[in-house]
Amino acid sequence: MTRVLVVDDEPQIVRALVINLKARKYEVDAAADGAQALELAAARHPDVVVLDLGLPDMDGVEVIKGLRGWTRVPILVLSARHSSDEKVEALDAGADDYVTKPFGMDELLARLRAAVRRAEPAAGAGGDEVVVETEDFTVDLAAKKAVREGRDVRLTPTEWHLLEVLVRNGGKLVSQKQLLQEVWGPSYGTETNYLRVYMAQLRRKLEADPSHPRHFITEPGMGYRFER
Amino acid sequence: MTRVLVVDDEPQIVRALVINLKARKYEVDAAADGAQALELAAARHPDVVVLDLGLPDMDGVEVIKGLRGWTRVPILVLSARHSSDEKVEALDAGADDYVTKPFGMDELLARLRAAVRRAEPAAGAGGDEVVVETEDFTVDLAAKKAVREGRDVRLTPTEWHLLEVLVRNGGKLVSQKQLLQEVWGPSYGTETNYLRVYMAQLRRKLEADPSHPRHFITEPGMGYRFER
DNA sequence: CGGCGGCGTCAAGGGTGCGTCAGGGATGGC
DNA sequence: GCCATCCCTGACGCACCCTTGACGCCGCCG
Repeated sequence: MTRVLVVDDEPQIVRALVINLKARKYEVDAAADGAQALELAAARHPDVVVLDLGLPDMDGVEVIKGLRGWTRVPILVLSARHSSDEKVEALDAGADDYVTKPFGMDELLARLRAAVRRAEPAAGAGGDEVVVETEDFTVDLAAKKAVREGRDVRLTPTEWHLLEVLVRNGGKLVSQKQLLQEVWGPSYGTETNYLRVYMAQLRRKLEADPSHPRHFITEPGMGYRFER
Repeated sequence: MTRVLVVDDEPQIVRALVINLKARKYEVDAAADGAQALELAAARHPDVVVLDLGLPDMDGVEVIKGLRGWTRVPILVLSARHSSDEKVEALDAGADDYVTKPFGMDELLARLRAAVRRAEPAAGAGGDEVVVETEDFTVDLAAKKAVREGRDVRLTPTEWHLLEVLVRNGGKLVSQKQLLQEVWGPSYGTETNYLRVYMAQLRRKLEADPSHPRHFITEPGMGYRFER
């Protein structure tokens, strides 16, 4: 689900945005001033920020610069100012789009979709290693592809999900409960037999010698660990 | 140097843009209609496109769709229409920004800088392959043409759109939801029966043996993948 | 030495997703 | 106004995936 951070000090505008966004299945956080905005952005890692420039505690452009110091998240600026200079300043500070109030909700939502859409590929490349290689096989998380001895390995959705969690936590121990909850959902946690079955599948499809696994390692009583 | 493609049928607007852009050390191509725009885009690979929606030969939205079939180049739309519907349509078709005439040159240039800036990292990837060949058929994304055994293959608009998304993500798995949203619109996501029908069409028209597809591969429960 | 818990393996069942086909409705061109 | 084309929809059969249970093995502890 796409997460939006709404920053505005006027409650009625925030309310209107929140209602419209939630109705369209966005997850929404809201901040009323710049400090809160920067804090929430750091804590929640939104996929897009809607930012009013007229904030009580600090200049909106400073908020943009604060965000741009560490993230490329799309920033959509709202402002009552029509002045060209303000727009140029905000855009050059790192904003992605600039909408003047009063704005049409349809247009705003369309601009929001556009901003999220073009940020999509960058999200996958966001510093993470997408391709993981071991001596025996290769996993491409972006393409959802596993290759062993030059041939593609077919994995079922559940197998993929499990493999993904393990690989993303590469080297670290992942507890059984955590695996169950991430793959099967939050209401699971004790069905360790699922793990046994699917770990066996993964080993059979990827390990060179499934009975003596080198990459999918069992930590008895605790969980599993992926080692390259 | 940044290369800009300007598309507008009004000579004085083109002239104003060209002068301003060249003064700021952009390299500029200009097109007066949609057909010429698509042609120049394919030939010159601009870093950003400035597109007037009111063209003499075709609807501006069609130009956007034509470009989006094979490239993610930023598209900045110019238009005299202030209607919200027009903006939404253009943005959802794949435009990155929408500026209404009359526009301030400073603002336009700032929006252009913003569009170019955020496209920068993706430019290095250079995934702009326009013609894709397989053992069994050839797809030319720019010319919107598919050839199999020396003959042109007729594809319906929806079939094309689906093929485009798959080919553009060549080798990568594309989830069912992503396919549905890109081809049928943002409000779709669960109608997997559409996909089944149209994937069957594509396979029937392009695969050598439609019942044993080699290029349009199903990943059960997850999505589809194009392999050359 | 015997019991016990955790793990790996295997096989079978029920359910779900996928491919296929055909028909109705909408749309656009002549 | 007619006709062709394209999109959507439903039904059906099949293959595959998830789940579940049983069984044997190993290490640990009493």
